[in-house]
Amino acid sequence: MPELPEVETIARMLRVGSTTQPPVPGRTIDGVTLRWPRHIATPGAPRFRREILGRTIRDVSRRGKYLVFPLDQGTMLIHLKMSGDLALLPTGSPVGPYDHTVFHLDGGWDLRFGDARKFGKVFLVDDPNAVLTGLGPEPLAAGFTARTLGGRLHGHARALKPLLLDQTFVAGLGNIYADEALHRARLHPLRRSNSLTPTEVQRLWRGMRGALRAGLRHNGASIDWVYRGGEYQNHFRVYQREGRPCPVCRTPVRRIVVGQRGTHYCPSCQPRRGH
DNA sequence: AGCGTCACCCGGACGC
DNA sequence: TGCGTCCGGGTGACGC
Repeated sequence: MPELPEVETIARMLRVGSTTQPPVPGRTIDGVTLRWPRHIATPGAPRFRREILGRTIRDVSRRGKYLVFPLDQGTMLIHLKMSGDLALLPTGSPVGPYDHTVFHLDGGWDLRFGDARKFGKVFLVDDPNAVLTGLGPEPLAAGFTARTLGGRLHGHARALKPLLLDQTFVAGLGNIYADEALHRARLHPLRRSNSLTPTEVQRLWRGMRGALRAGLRHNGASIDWVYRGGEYQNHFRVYQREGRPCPVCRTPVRRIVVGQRGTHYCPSCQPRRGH
């Protein structure tokens, strides 16, 4: 499930290109194939097709888990949800069964939005804030200090795990990085956000940023059969490691369900109460 | 306000 | 081998 590091990795790749693919910025959308029109969230598919044609992509960036494509007119945003992937391939390369939406770019390149689970969405809007409004702060931004985090934590009395997954609280963490951040911070996923001491706030801040940075360093995680080139899945400390030893203390990792979400933690390093 | 629940999807894992 | 069932995950809607 693409979270901040995975989405950022994709954005960087599309923005700067590589030895095998050109940068996307500067390219014009000459056509679009909509094999599953419900992929388009807004506007309706017919209008989307009409309005996207001829647009030039000016940049590729990321906000939270959204990919943001400023165009010469308007902005396209893509949310990959849990199984989405974006790839730039030469026109004519084999089309996968899940490539529901394909943008045909000038110069012989296709931007393919593959999405096996069909949860992803494409937005075309005049103002990106129409989609992004309400998102919490970027956890890796310079302005996101431990003090910022502490202030926000103490504004709620919620369990830490669902709070970290709440995109209005902080933007970009999903199930992987929330579990990894809490393990790094040595905090139980059910700890109440307003019960944290200043030291614990500091640990959580470091844990969140450390987990996200580690993910970025490894180009994100390739799991759930979507291989994106990343290999952070080989460095998980607790996520999807139920029963296997905690890398810190060797206690078997435990799995519980919190807010309908699989939640992985070390019962020894992350005690129910702070120590 | 916060929490639980459901809906949206479907490949893959699992049980028989 | 083949069929049925369940699961998971990000987010939004809804009810309490």
